[in-house]
Amino acid sequence: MYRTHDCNALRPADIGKTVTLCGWLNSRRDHGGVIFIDLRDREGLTQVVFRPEEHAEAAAAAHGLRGEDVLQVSGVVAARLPGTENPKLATGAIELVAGDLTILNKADVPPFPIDEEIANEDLRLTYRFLDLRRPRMARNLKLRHRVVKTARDFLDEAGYLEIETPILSKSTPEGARDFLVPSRLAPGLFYALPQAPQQYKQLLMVGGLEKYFQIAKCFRDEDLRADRQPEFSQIDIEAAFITPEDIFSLIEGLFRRVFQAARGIDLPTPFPRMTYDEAMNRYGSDKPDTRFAMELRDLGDVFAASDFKVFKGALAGGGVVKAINAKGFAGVTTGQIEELTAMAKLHGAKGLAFIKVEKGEWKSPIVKFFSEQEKQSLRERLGIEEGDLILFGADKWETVCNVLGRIRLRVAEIQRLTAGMEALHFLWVVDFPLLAFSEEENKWNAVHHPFTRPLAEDLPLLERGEFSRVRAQAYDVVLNGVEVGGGSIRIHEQALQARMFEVLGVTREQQQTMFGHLLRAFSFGAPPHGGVALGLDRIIMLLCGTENIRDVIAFPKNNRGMDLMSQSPSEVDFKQLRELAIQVVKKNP
RNA sequence: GGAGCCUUAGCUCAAUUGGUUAGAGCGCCGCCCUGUCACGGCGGAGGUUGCGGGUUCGACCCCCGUAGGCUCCGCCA
Repeated sequence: MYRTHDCNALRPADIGKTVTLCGWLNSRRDHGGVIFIDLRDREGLTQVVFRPEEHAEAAAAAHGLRGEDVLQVSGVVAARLPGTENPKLATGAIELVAGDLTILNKADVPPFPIDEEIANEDLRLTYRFLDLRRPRMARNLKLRHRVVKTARDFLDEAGYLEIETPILSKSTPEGARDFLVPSRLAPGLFYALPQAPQQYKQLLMVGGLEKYFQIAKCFRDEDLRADRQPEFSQIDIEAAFITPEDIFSLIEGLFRRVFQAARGIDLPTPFPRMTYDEAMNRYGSDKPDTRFAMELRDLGDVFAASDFKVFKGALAGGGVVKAINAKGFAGVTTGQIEELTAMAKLHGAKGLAFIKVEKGEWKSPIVKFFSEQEKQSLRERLGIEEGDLILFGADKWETVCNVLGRIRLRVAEIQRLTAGMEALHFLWVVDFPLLAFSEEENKWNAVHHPFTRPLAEDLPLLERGEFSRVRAQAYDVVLNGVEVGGGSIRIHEQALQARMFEVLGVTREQQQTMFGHLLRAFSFGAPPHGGVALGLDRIIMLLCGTENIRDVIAFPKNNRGMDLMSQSPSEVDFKQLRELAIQVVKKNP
């Protein structure tokens, strides 16, 4: 047996016991005679004292110890001398008086300090095995374990079966770019890594398993972000004979249990609900951050007969005029206005009109076009007061909502409205549109995915071809402006699914080659079913209070999808390629 | 594919308007030190300022290019 306790276990009650600890040397304070070391394992720190007059051999050996050496120390637990207790340590009232010291392994000098935060993430990722020794990373991974374990227990108690689905699966045309895996046995053919276990979980429902879940690894070959990795995890859930209401309460219960276990937080349920239209109209986003107001206000009626051509023109063309009131932001700098204007233009607006309310005066390039009546209405509608900054959007509805929604978030960031805020604003966004028209491809695409069920009352709209008005039985769960999950009730009838593919421009032949198995399954008595997928990494990020997904994954990829520690991806031997019938075309240098 | 910021000792950062030998703290190495916990004291090593080119009497500093990192847009059903 290597040890009797961990390094966070010993307390005054253990004084007098003979114990053995193992761990890494966190720090050494060598006084020439007496020597102190802090021994670290994943649970914490314990001070070990070497006294030459009591155990000369161990003390002599302790002089040669260096940071990160791996040690085994035996001795007697003692109270610290009065006045030398360390209240910063959980074990600070006691120390281990070393009798025996075994050096299990010497360590080279680490390339960066283990006991403090460093900024160089490149280096941290290259030496990830050292980075993981840092208490913050250990804490994040422990919390991740707690979340996953709690979710498994909760879903098990609710009657859900954890079932694995294939990693080697089939490429599908919709959605993200696939990672491909060449087949050796069928040269020239490829598996795809799953973007999500979507079809498999629906087929499990056809298979009569009724309630399924999985902590599913998903793969998407798209560019990375601070909150996006090419491989990530979902808590994937699907059930037969289930309504959206059932799913909402299941997921609310799951979040309650997880937040209780991970952070001791008692979440209020049920979560508020908001339709997609309302979210867009009030917050300019389908994942609204409701921790602060600054809501979008519609001004169509105010400017219906305006002399200001930009607003009147937008309204006449079927568009909208909206504004947000950035309370207390009249002190905005010229540079910030330029930044916000550039942001507005980047997302399709022609410009960004504004009013600064300073010293009782409305400072603005456009206010001269407004009548007294219009100014009065504005004042009331937006609650305008001294020190406010009003920002306008006038264009198509989608453009105005999107632009003002992004500006709202940027202004909140500049004003630090949510800095240090502990609030947890969960909400469901419901009644998403089923379809969205892509100008680029000149076709209709599924907003959620092609298996999403239209709202029953909107089926006639689908038949009449009024695609933009068809709503889906789809829902997202949003926390503090972050989409942490989403799902839908699925189509379970062959005919309706075929009709959806038709609308999406998938030919009958394509339907058969790509989705034939699913359509066939639906013809053999598929039960009504639906589900949801929760973004595990993002949930852990919010629980850990980090903005960086790499902080909650043991071995993540960097910005360019590379693992700096193992140097992957890497070149492979030409024999491997030959077996796979693959020829690499190298870019000219 | 595009944009912004960044790159100086092992780490975190300085370096005056372009000026002569590029500094500090931590870490590291050596010596000393018997109650520290950011231990302390003395001494020491450590740099092609990412790389390449240019301007200049002179470049860490200015210009061009390039590589790498991070963040964002596009992309992510």
